[in-house]
Formats: sequence, structure tokens, C-alpha cells
Amino acid sequence: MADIAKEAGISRQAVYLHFPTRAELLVATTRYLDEVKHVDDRLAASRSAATGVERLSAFIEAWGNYIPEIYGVGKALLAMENTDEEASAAWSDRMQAVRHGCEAAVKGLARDGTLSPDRSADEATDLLWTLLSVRNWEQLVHDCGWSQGLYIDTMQQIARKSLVREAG
Amino acid sequence: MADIAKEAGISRQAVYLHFPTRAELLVATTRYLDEVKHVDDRLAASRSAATGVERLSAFIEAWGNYIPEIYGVGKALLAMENTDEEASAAWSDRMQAVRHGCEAAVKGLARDGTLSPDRSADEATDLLWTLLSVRNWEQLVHDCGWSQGLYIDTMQQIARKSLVREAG
DNA sequence: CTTTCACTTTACACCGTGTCAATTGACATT
DNA sequence: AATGTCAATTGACACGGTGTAAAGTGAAAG
Repeated sequence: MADIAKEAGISRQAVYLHFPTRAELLVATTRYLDEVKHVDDRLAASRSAATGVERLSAFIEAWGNYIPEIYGVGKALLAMENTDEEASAAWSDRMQAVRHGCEAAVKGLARDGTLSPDRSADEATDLLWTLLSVRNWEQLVHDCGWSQGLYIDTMQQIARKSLVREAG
Repeated sequence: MADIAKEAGISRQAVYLHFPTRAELLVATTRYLDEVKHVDDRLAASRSAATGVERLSAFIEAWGNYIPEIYGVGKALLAMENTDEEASAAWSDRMQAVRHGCEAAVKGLARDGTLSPDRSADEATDLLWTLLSVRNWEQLVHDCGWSQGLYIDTMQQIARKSLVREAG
């Protein structure tokens, strides 16, 4: 909080005049980021894809390219996951939104009859959601040094191979 | 620390007589767990597999079934990753050991000529390592309610599909 | 009989979060 | 020109968790 106040050029206490707790500050920041980065517009593109398979790839590209923009705040929120109830709930809420995106992509496959017979729709959603977690992005791009492009390509391919019937 | 002391039936300060910091206590606990759970023996089984593909599956099964046993300490260590240098290094060290296991499995595939042509050995190792992260296990088994068996089966299948040439 | 050792109790320093009260300075209202 | 409002300031403090320090206890071992 002290660092944030310094960065903002106000006193530490003044921050509390705007945001009652550290968690609420972070939550407000994610909301602001979503607004300013037009996350809705980006995900809308994936919804207009012709086939389920295309939609899956478009969704992965849209979300995957959004991760780096929210990564900073996300990491801060994730760091307080264990100690702050409210922060945990806020992050969990945002991740549920991503899960709904995954679910929609999986349903697109099911509608086309291209969902892999190996997995139920729920399991496929869980799997895709896990695959696309911010932590996985962090590990591959930050820790392993992958480029953003390699990350997107690989995630698209692996999602296709694990979720699409007769994958190629 | 107070909770741990209470559980151990000694005073909070007495804990510091054994472990200088909270981080070192957790590190010692992981070491103790590794010893008592015979992690080396378990992973040895995967090394004796005939083919690279079998070895991959055996490794995933061995590590995947080890995760729940270290999960408690792992989570505590992960929680201090951002604040405690030493805890972060300790966890990172343990995860490097897992990465070496992944690397060995990938090399097994490469030796057989069954590694997917889509990926270099390094990328395959990164991918497998990320797939098998404790966080992913946590999300699927804890958050999504998957059984341990479903987790193992799915990870084996997805690893085969993403890493093995002409996957089936 | 004394040393040693693990442990106890008590006290305290430090840091980060969050609260509270009194004050200031700018701007708008009347 | 006097008044009220509002954002922000300063300074103090409570709380919880980690870690340090010092003096004391009790039992086993030489």
C-alpha cells in the first residue's frame, strides 16, 4: 500500500479514502483493466467463429493474449489468495468468467459433434480451463522463456488434440 | 508457527530452537516427506519401463500419485513464494527435480523416435512439466472435483496426444 | 554436585494492514 | 467576506505474525 501510494503521489492513508482494503483496490484495478482493455470485445470475436474448432482456437488466442495484460494485478491477487477471503473470491469470480468461455467453446464442439468421445463436456471444460490458467502461462512464458506466439500455438494445438474428435 | 507449536505440544519459541525460520521448517518437512514416502523408489519404477511411451505413462502415474502426499507442505511453500526468498528457492529446487524427470521421459521418447515432430525436446519437457504442476493437480482434483484416477488417466492421455508422434 | 540441554516464560523489535482524530488548503455557496 | 464541503495531510496507534533475547526450570549424565 505504501508503494502504491508513493507511485500515485499521495499519502499512504489517502489510498484508504478511495479503497477500504488492499483487496478492494486490486479488485477495482481488475475491473478497470477489463474496461479499458475491452476484454468483452475481444472475446466476442471468438463467439462469431463458424465452427466449434475455429471457435476454440479463437477463444484460446483471445484469452491467451489477454493474460499478459492482466498478469501483474492477477499475480498480486493470487498472492493473497491464501490470506484474504475477499481477494480469493474476486479472483475466483474472474476465473469463473474464463471458465464460462471454456464451457461455451466446448459446447460449440459438442454442437458440431466434434467433441472428443473420451471426455464429457464438463471434463473437457475443466481440462481446457486448467490448461489456460494464468499459472500455466506464467510458467511457460516467464519461467521457460516461451514467446507469446509459441504459447498460443501450442495451447491451440494441445487443446485440439485433447478435446477434438479425430484430432489433427 | 504458533499453530505448529501448539500441534507439536511445545511453546512457539521452542520451534525456533529446531528451525531458525518458517521457511526452513517447511523445507525440512519436504525433505522428511521425500525420505519417508520413498519418492526415489517410486520414480525408479518409471525408469525401468521398456519403451519411451510406457515410461512416460509410468512417470506421470508415479509423480501424479505423489502430489497428494506433498500437497499440504507444497501449498504452504507456494504461499510464501512471493514473500520469502528461501521458500521460493526451496520449492523451485524441488520442481527442478520434477523437471528432470520430465526431461528423462521426453528423452526416452526421442530415443525411440516416438517424440512428436511438432516439438523440440526442450519444448516437450516444458510442456509436460507445466501439465504436471501441483497447481494443475489442485485445480482439477480439488476445485473441479476430479478423482485421482481420472486425473492420472487424463494426464497420461493428454501427454501421449501432445508429445508422442502419431498419437493414439 | 555440577554441567548440560531442551524447553519454558516473558518481553520486545519490526513490519504491514487498517483505524482514528485533528488539521490544512482549495473551491463553491450565500 | 464568511461558511461549508471535500480531498488530502500528518501523526499516532492497535493488531497480528515473525523473529530475537534473556532469565529461569527440571531432568539426565558426567
